[in-house]
Amino acid sequence: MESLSNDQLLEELQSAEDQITDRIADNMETFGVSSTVGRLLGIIYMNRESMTLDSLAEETGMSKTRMSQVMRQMLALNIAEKEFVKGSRKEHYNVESDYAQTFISLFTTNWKDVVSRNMTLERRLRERVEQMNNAVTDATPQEIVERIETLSNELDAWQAYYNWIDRLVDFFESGKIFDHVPIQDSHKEDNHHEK
Amino acid sequence: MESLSNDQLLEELQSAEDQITDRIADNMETFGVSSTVGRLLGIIYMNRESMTLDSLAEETGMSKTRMSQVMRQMLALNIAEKEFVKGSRKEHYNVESDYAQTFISLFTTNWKDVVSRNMTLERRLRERVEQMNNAVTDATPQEIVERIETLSNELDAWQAYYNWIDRLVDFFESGKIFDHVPIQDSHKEDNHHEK
DNA sequence: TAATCTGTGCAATTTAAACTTTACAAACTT
DNA sequence: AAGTTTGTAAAGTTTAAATTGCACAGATTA
Repeated sequence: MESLSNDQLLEELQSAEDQITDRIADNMETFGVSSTVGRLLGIIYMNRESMTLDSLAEETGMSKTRMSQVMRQMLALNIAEKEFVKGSRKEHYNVESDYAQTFISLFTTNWKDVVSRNMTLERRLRERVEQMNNAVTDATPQEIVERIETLSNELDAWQAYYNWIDRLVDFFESGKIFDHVPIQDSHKEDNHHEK
Repeated sequence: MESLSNDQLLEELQSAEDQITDRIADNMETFGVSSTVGRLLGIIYMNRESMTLDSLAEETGMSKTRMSQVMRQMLALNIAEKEFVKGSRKEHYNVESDYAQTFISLFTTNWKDVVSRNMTLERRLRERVEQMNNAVTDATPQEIVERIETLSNELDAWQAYYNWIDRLVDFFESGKIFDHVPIQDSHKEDNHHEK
């Protein structure tokens, strides 16, 4: 009982594709980035061809400046790249077409950043703890000595944690994660759930 | 050459502890939550004892209402819990003291949400694709048929991805991750880097 | 019952993030 | 050289998020 005209089909297609893009944009917020980052990712991805700032601006209805800002952010996040297109003066942007790879890029980029910031702080704090320890004498109140000790232990836990994250990032980046949580081909052998 | 008085030591301690709290708050933004969530986490954690809305408000200088809002969010994220304290009418909140466990809670809570939202959308879109396919006749332009096919493939990729995330969440939640990326005791055998 | 305490719904305000407009530099074209 | 095109810096505006103040409900105590 086919009831859809060609025009209706095209509309349906467009609507379905838009919904996918919207959802990609939405999900991206879980990574702590603006939904516009996700939206551009979705648009370029669904476009299946690299896009320029102008075409993105047109597609989103946003300003070119904003497109520029967002694409820069996406480059920094390693989820987009410039692509040279012969004969065109504009810059063309493309995105990783593998969902899981995009996940990994975002995950590792974000956490690498965190790890590096924290290692720096840890180092500085260790030095300060050492100085405090040097300042301790027999006359120093027990309470203070204990707090220094506690702080020092805290730094150990701190270090263990960020070291763990560091190795976790590597676990993802190296692809080892796929050995233990493989991507399953969704060529599901048609276990259709129609009753 | 100890040059610090007890008062100075106390100041140093406070300052160091504050910096740790600040950094915890900062890092929390990587999970896409407000930094105040991180700040409260840090404060309660460093306090090493459960805290009330009033003590949190005092510590942060923020309103009690906001404390209430944030704690509710933290409960939803599974990174804090109420703790009954005999003889006190107030509600006491505590946080997980294991960094890695907190990481896992946030990671899994966030992504479970995403997965569930997406599975719903995928199901709906599959139905629509099926309807589109039913509407296709010999007269339907090739271009449309191809786009439907592409969309259908897209849904397969989509499903494979969210299924992967689902298993990934489980990999973390079940603790299997620690079998492959163990937390290393930071009792580093003193490879002191003092030259 | 009245008085106090505690947490939170709700509207209002403040602050920060997202986004736009304008302007301009660099690269390219003619 | 003068004129385009392209991307982005800087400052301004808008929108959304974070935060507060007030008020009130439910629970507790007197």
